[in-house]
Amino acid sequence: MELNCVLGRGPLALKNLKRVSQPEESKLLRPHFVKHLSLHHLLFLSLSDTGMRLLRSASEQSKPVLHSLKPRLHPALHLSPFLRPFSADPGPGPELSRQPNDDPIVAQALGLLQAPENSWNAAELSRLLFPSPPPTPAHFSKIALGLGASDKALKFLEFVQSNSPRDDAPVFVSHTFQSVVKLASREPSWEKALLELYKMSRQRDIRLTVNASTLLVSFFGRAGMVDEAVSAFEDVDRNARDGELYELYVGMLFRHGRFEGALKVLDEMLDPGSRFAASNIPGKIFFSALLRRLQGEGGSDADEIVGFFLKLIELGVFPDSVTLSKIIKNLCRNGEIGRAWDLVLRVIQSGGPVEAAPFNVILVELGKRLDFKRMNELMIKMKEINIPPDIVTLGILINHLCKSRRVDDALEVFERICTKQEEGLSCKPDTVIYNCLIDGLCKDGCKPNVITYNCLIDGYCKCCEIDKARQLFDQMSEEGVQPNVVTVNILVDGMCKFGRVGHAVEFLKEMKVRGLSPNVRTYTSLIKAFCNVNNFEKAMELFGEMSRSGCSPDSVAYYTLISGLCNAGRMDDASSVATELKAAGFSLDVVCYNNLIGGFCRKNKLEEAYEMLKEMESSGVKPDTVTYNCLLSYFGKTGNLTTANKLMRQMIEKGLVPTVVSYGALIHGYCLKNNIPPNTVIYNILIECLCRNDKVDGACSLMDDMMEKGVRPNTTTFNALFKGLRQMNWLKKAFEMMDRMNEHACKPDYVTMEILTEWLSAVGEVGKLKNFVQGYEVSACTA
DNA sequence: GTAGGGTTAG
Repeated sequence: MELNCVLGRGPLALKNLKRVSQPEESKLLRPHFVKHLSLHHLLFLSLSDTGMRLLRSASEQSKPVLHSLKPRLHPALHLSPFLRPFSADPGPGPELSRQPNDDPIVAQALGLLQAPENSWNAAELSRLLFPSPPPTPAHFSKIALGLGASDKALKFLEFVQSNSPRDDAPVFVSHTFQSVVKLASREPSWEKALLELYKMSRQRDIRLTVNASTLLVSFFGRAGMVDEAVSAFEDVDRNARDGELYELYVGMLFRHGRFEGALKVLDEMLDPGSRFAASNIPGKIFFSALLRRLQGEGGSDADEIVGFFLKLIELGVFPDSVTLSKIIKNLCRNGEIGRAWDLVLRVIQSGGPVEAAPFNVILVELGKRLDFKRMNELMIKMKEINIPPDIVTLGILINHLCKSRRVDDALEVFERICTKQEEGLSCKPDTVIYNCLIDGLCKDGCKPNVITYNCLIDGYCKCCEIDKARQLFDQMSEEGVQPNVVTVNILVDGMCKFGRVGHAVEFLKEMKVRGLSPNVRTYTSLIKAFCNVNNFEKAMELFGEMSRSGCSPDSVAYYTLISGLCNAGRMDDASSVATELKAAGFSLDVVCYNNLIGGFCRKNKLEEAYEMLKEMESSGVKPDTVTYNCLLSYFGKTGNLTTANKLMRQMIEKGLVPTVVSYGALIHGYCLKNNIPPNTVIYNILIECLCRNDKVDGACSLMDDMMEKGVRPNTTTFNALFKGLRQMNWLKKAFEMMDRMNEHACKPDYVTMEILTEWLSAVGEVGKLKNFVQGYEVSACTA
């Protein structure tokens, strides 16, 4: 389950967290929950004491999980000891300090080899290195590498070559040599050293390992010793060559313009006998090398590159959409639109996969050249060859229509996207499209005013793009549109909700200097934010400041403070603010009363809760379901079933409909009274009944509830839910439940399959069903 | 005429 279910999202998270009791904390600490912490949660958690306590103990309990979160954590948490990197004592080389050698043979050998080279204990070394059965070749490369310097490793190589029994010698020598090369490549005069080592390997008939060859190809390539690189590549048996070697080698050949050589490698890789022939590896290697060359690495000669490209296509090796787009973009950048267009056509003609992306690149280029005629032709062509436009294609179209003052046509395209969306088809208008349209409409003669900007800024805030909102704020001033207090409020509130209370306060200060004074709404946003971070001193202070600065609090301002205090359990403060509220001539509404009653109940102050209830009724505010639920929860939790039942009857008599929460409270009570922990069967009964009465929403939240309480759902639970969801046709929720079922390794039975098969095939979602079933095959294997 | 703040119960 997601942490969201427990904590709520964003600002709500902290509010809920404040209520978390000690035993519940431990539940939250399970790595599972920590894994789901979003940046948002982390920010909010790190703002309060409870949050920091949670995070700190989480970091002690679930090291690996938090390790992966490291870059996102609050700075204070970086001090946590286990987050420190491996000790950085200066070892023999980076390889070793990263990967301490705990292999006894390697350690002992290195111990023996520490003696000066002329006094190595040859007998003991031989006993260690050449027993029967012998150590692995990898031991030899590790030992040589552990020596830290190429000259030392070379002496060791000589030792191995002259002492190793005849049969094993070549392999051991090769692996030792590989490490000598590696060490030499890190030393200052590597060019000369590697060349000499390579010559030596040929003289002494040392066969190159793939790793040695890869290193040599890479470094010779870097030093411009192309012929040596070619020969180091060819020294390795073709069946032993791996993807990495090919990739480096091909890249090197292209960089040095060796197209002939590259073609030879291509033939080799595509040979039916090669293990790469049927894979996408040759395509990946060659296209990315071509692309790098096209991007100017080693100078670019489009003819030869395009020629090679066409050759690949002829052979049935195709680039993926992203690579093709990049290639097209590069050709366009060099003014070769015609060539780019031909290339796309050739891929299509040869049966390669082509999506909208490469077309979009060409469309953008044509647009830059104002070549609308060819843009049109291209779009017609796309339709002809059945390539559906994606959101980007439509964005380009709308943008150009707007720019050519054809805003009405642009709006028509927009309409079409929206209605297609309703028909359940692919794409939905995105920010870019809205931006283009807004821009078009603005330039169409109606200038944006402060309200237009406010709407946009608010929009950005509401989707958490505070930085964009701030940019727009700066932009409006530049365009000569003066922000007003509403603009300030939108931004202050946006920053607060994003957890940047400090920024909000700072921003407000700046605005005061500019002559924009805060009003009740500004203060209310800030008060709420401070309540959310448990800073009630500041919240109260702001409340006072507001009155003193001549802007008197309204009822919402009072409600905000009261709700914050209630959630924090500060009921005395909450009560006195409520008294002030009444003194100021306002009255409490039902939500506010519920806040207070709930707060008193959580603090076990039943008398005060009843006082509130009495006051509420006498002032003509009718208790609602939530009011009753607050009380029911209290009696449920304290096991007072008689009163709970009485209350339940009363609420029904008053015409109120009990909810999942009400029943939950009663069940809580029954279980407590009889010492029965709630179990799967009880939940199943309830879930099934709720679904049968079309209260599927309630059933789903009961499911959340059981997960929260650590009661495992079983197949019956899911079956009941799927039945309910099918009745409502809530596909998305059903997919969610299918995932959950998978996660819980809860096996579907014939009932599950019957419901899902019938439903999902009716709505054309057989793919999801297939995935669902596959999930079980996989988990069955791993289990 | 169009924009901004508090929503409670398990």
